[in-house]
Amino acid sequence: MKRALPVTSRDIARFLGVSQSMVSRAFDPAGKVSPANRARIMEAAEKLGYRPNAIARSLSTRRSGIVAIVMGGMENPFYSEVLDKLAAALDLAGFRSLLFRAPPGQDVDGQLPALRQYNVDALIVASASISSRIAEEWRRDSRRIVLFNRTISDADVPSVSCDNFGGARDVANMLADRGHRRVAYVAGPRQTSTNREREAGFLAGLMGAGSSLVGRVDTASYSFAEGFRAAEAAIATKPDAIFFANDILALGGMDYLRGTAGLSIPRDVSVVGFDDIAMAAWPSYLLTTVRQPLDRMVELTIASLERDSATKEMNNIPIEIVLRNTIS
Amino acid sequence: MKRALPVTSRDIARFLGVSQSMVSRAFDPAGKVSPANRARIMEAAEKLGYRPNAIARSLSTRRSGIVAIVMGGMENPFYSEVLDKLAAALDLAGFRSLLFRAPPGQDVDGQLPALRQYNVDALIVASASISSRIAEEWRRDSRRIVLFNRTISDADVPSVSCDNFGGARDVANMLADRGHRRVAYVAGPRQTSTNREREAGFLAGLMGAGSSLVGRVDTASYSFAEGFRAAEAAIATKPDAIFFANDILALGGMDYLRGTAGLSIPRDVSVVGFDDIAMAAWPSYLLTTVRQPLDRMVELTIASLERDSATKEMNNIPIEIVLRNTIS
DNA sequence: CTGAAAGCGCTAACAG
DNA sequence: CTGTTAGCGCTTTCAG
Repeated sequence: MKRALPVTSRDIARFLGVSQSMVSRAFDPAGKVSPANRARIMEAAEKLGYRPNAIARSLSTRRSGIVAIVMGGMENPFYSEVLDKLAAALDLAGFRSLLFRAPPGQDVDGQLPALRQYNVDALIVASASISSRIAEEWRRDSRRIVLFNRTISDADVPSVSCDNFGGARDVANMLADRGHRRVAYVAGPRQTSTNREREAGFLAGLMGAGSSLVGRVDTASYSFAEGFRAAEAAIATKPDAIFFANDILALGGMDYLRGTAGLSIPRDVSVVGFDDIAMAAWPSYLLTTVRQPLDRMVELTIASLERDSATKEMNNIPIEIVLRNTIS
Repeated sequence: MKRALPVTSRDIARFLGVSQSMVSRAFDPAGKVSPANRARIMEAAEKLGYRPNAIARSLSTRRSGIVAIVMGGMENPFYSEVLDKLAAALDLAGFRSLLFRAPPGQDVDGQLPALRQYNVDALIVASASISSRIAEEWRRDSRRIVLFNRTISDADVPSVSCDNFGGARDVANMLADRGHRRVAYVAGPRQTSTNREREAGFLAGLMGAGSSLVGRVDTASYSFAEGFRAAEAAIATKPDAIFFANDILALGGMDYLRGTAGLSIPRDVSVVGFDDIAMAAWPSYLLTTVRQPLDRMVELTIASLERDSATKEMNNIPIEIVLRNTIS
């Protein structure tokens, strides 16, 4: 089996009797080439099946057109959606996406050197943490980076995230408005910034509304199974409402409460989640939750990569509560 | 902001007073370098923060260490799982994964030229079709390719897929054994090979068992909403069991049947799915389904990329029926 | 075992 | 506008 050598810019230059660099320019939209020549070149390229080699280009320009997405916790459906939408948007913006799985609950510092080898143009870190030192270093390298739904306190790293604090506080207020006085919180993994912010916001809201937190239970991961497990501990505190740090936990919790505990939602207890993943709207759940404006977040993420924009207003994107059937 | 120029092999060569090519060899496990020198080189590399540039290497070796995953229909949770596991396995095997989203229900032929530009070592096509002409051409280029859960009839392209036909046939038999005589089938999108095979197997099983297909309804995509919609048409044919082409359709169907139609499963009607996605095991559904041995399939896929192995026995990986609560 | 030299395919000054 | 000339950083003969 002979390996067909790929056709190069030199091949088509020779074919046309022009210089190789002219061929190169012809493929640069801003390149100085006479229209006539450009046309001939394009035609020849088409005929001979020539495509500029991205690797070679990358070697000389030090840019690759590749964006790395670092992401952990893909067992959380929210992040499947994120990945799908990010990839779609990057595609539209003319980038390729290189996918890196982050070790769950660990930082991605160890992965970064590997990324550098690929001249990756930008880095999107979603659902994974990164040390501020590394993030800054990456930036200083004048490569783009944006944290998706994560924030770093002590560094000036662009990040896109919604108003987790405000959303959770709104939940507390809504619960209070509807007469819930005894509420429990099922927390996400401690090290995640989403959990910290949501918990803080929820507590703040409770405080302001004069409600009390009767129970708080920790989980090891944002997963259905953990939500299921946590619900048992949470219900033991006799709450009239349980706020779960995210939807997948809430869904697992609902199945414990209704199935195993034989409770009725929202008659016996109300439940609220966070994210508004697809399953939250399934008729079996109809979970009341806080919607993250994913499309907008993705849009901002891409925008932030394209121009190295002001970072501050990208955080605290307003969220909205979606009222469905799990709250009385 | 000064851009820290990356340290190159030449830098470390100069630093040590050896030749650049020796440094290069030192990083080739099979390279001829005295142990002493290799040690010095590694140490210096460590100290100066040197990492071989993958792009440059790729330019000269024509291999990149990158595997492209082409995949459509990520709204089907099954494929989120597939992606997650494939990425994990590739990572372990020392590959990076470049993610391409395929236009839903369309072939990926148009994308391939773009992939070539990146010297991608191999291509995994999952949940997307590819013309046999293109697939063969890619192979002739001596790049690896494997179709995941898709088969191509007229070409000799390696593919890994489970026994969709046999699995569906088993479902038909099981249904018959349990006394179901009137069964309906909710099909997946027509152009998918998974649907064709499952439907054919199911029909074959029905035929053999002397049951009859009382209804058949088409869907436009493997999605919850389509399953929900299709269930209405399916139940109108008064079946005592409905077989859905995959789990996400079945889940949507269950919600229509129980919620909207007020039926009890499996008392009024049995339902069976295919894939065994995570949600099928959720207490709210406990769907009886056909499990695809995902881990094994992923394993075979990676193996097929590594050695250009025999292709034939990779198809028809045996499946297994998971009995849960949706069948009487 | 080690070094010199020739590329891989493309971009980017720099002259004409 | 066009051609010439250097590289980008690494791998790979080919001599020593």
